[in-house]
Amino acid sequence: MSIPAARESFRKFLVQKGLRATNQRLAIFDAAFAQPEHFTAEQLLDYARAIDDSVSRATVYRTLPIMTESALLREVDIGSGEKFYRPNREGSGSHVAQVVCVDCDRIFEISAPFMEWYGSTVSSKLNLTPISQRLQVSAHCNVLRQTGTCPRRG
Amino acid sequence: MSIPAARESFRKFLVQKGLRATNQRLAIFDAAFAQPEHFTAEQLLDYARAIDDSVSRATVYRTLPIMTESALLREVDIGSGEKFYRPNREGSGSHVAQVVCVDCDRIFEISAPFMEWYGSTVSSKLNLTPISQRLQVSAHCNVLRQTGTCPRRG
DNA sequence: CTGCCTGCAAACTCTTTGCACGAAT
DNA sequence: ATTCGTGCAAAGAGTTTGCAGGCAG
Repeated sequence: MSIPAARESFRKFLVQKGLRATNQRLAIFDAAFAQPEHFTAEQLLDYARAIDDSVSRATVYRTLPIMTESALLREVDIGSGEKFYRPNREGSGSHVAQVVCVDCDRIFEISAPFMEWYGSTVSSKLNLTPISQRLQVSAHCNVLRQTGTCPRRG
Repeated sequence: MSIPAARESFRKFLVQKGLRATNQRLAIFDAAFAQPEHFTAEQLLDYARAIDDSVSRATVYRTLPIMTESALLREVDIGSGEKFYRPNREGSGSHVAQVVCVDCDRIFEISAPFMEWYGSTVSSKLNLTPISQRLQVSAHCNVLRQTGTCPRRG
């Protein structure tokens, strides 16, 4: 999905929810969709302020759940105190695992199709209906161990 | 593993690491292993104080990572602000998924053996060596939806 | 004895919230 | 005009840390 198209989706989502398409919300959206990698709320604040310097931290935190609910943004919690986010340019993204390299702190994503099947196992064993699934892998960098330097670290 | 045996394992772990087996650490350990369910750091503080009222919050927070490292305790992060812990009475516990019911806030655990196999996929695709894997499922209670009451909620 | 461990309380990080002003519809 | 959204700053939750004194080895 192109950025202007995604932006239009977001605007429609806001209207449909009875919310207003303010400059700040759109600036935050644009900032989020300009990111190639995962980012934190604080980073998003910086990026958004570069577009519209009236954006405040509070509005970023108030807009993040809206974007997440619209499914245009995905929340990635790696259990590190702060949450990460990334634009969801493809489809649902619900069958993706996060792989966190503890050496370079980078977050990779890799498909994990069996997670879909796993949901039915949960349903039948516990009588629960799955809403979302998160598979998260912590890992060491092989290159770092072999050569002493992580290629992704400075 | 019986509680006294687990306690002895913990004591040995401390000695081996050059750490001291203080009354507080052992009280915290005993409190943790007396729990049938997941618990938070704050709850553990209460439980430990019932055993030894000199235990402080700081020591609980300082002891939790030690117990986690010893693999006698497992950390369960469901992305809710606070972390949960549970005694690891069985084996490694690395191939277990957490299922969190958003209706009753209960945490279930269910085996997910394919996670072991998944590690090798990660290795080959990203050149990373997996350290740990966590699969977490959020779910709704079917009984609540059908009958209007969650059997596990008051 | 020696130095790790402890309790206390303050600090810290990330996130949320109350309030009065401002802007979208 | 109305009403929702905003920035600011303070509050909040959970966790970490500096320090002076205490206890295990």
